[in-house]
Amino acid sequence: MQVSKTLDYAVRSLTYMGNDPVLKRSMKEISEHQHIPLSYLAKIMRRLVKKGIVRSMVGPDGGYALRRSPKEIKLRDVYEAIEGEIRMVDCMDRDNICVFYDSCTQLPVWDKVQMSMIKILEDTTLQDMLSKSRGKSARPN
Amino acid sequence: MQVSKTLDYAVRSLTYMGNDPVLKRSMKEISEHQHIPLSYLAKIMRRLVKKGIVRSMVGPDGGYALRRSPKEIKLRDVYEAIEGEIRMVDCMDRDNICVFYDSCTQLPVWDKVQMSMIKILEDTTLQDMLSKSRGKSARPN
DNA sequence: ATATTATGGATGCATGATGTCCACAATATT
DNA sequence: AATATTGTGGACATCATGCATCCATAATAT
Repeated sequence: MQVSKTLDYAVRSLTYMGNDPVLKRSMKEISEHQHIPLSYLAKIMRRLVKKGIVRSMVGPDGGYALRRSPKEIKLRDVYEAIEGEIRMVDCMDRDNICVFYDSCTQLPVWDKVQMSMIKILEDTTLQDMLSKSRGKSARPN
Repeated sequence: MQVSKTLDYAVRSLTYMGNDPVLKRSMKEISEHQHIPLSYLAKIMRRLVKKGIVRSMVGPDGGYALRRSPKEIKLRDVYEAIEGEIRMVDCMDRDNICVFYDSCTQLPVWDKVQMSMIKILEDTTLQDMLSKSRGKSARPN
């Protein structure tokens, strides 16, 4: 029940890019500024590209750039690009492995936790996580 | 970011006991009714005992019983007995390993998620998770 | 005395997160 | 065309942890 290092890397990379959305950033640059192992960062960027969060340019002076503006990138998108669908317990999605599914009494609770988490991640954008943005909880639109 | 099997085992064991709080239940009985590996269940019960959630009796006709009434056992207690303190990210508790701690912009978000989760687990009792209890989200006191 | 049950510790195993390496494709520059 | 740079894709290595088992021992009811 913890934020993975990988997700942290992803968010840090994106906020770094988001602070100057116009600029193109190479993996090397991101890696150095954010202290992320270069070869691992490659894997992470791949997922963000596939989900259409960033676009990539190959070749000299290549690199990455945000596909949308920071305020249009939801933290939920990033989360799901890295971790896959948000799912608190397995039995809520997969085909009913659990013998107790029908009578399970804790499911509603985890579902509640999950929905609450989704709502927060859905309401938080990259914009909210940029250095500039002051007022951490209050987001004046 | 998922509910561990172990926590699921713990909750299932407790709800099983909670359905008849008067009765004493042996590991064997719990294990069989809830499909939990006996030797693993032993480890789990140990943690619940240590946290004062259940008490144990050794010897023939021994077993476990709840220490408090179901409505006095918070899901948060159970969670913490199994998983330890609720912590979404490491840097929020340990002594500042992260280089970016001061300037970290995602911390507030995870903190928000964490608080929201804590609130739900704090407000949910074992009573809410018993078979009898109908009205999954509405808890009429 | 015996059978039953929990306790505590050591250990095994599998899975997944994290990280590395390398050959290759794309492309800007010369 | 040649070269250097950068991302891509896959295989592989490493390590931690969740899950599980086993066994010797302590407690205790009969």
